[in-house]
Amino acid sequence: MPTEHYAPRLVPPQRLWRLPSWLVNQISVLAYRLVIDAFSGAGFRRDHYAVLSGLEEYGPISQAALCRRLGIDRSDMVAVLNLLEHDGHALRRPDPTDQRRNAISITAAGRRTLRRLDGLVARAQDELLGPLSARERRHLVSLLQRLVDFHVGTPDGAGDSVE
Amino acid sequence: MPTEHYAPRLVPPQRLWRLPSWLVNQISVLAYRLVIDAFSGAGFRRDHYAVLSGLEEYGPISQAALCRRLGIDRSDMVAVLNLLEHDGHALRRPDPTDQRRNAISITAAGRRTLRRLDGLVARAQDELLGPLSARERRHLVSLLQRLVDFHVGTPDGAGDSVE
DNA sequence: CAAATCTCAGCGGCACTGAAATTT
DNA sequence: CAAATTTCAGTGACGCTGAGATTT
Repeated sequence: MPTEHYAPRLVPPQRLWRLPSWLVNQISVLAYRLVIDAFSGAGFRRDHYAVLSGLEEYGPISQAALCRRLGIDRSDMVAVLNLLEHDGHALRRPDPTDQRRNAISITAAGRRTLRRLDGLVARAQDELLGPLSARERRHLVSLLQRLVDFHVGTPDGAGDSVE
Repeated sequence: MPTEHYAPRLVPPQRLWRLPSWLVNQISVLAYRLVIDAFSGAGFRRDHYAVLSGLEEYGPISQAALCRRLGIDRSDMVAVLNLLEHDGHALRRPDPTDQRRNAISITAAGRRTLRRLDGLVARAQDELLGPLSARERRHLVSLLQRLVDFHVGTPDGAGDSVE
């Protein structure tokens, strides 16, 4: 027999409520759910979108270079590209200038898919940022960018023809 | 034969760089690494810290209520409490007023551990927020809190003696 | 009976490690 | 030879689902 019939407003512990890492993780899970839901109908995942984005922007590029730019592990990249290649969204060819590398490129079908996913992503962002004004959204994005920029830093110099 | 010997500044794709959900996820991973590293030496995980925080703040409480406040799944909570109970950091007793529930409470050892973890967490936050001023940190936290608050909303009324 | 609670088994996405094979 | 690239096998934390047993 509940003693509270009115919405009790479930408050998280003060310790966590003040904790940037906890807050960021909560939002990350929320964003994860929104984007996953948006993509699931189309049969894609977040890494697929990230990789297609990278391929369109950078043109032919090696897997390792893509990994560095996207912050995706080399091992996961293999699996993602297997799928994208199998579905005809990406192309994997040996790099003529360096036999160790693959030259990955996006296909026309990949570009079409990317555009479709763009719309789904945009709607998810809007849901995520719900209560924030346009100005606050810009501010938030800018703060997050500074943090990412600071931490990613300059991991390594590794540039080449397919870089 | 690399053509760039100077730090190339690895830029993520514009699409992702402007995307709040992507940025948040990147920071979340950074925070994850920092906190995991901080805790690993002590043999704890993030949920352990969250649960101990909740137990100290709310006193004896049921598992389901704790789950609601912390945003942890009921299934994971079982496993975490098994560990905490085994290590003497938490106590699991049947709730006399409702036989379905467990009344979970923190022990003296749990409080000591919590204090120790507080210090580790604080250092990790500082590393995470590195480049931001105190004012910017407050602003960021406030924006994140608004988002969490908005999305968690008021999931359910479920209050009782152990709530 | 419906609803809530606790527990267990299991799944899928995700970040990551280690090692092998090849090439530079 | 050291270093980089691709690939594969496997690990662990994490968020979540479904179902069963019990109690309200």
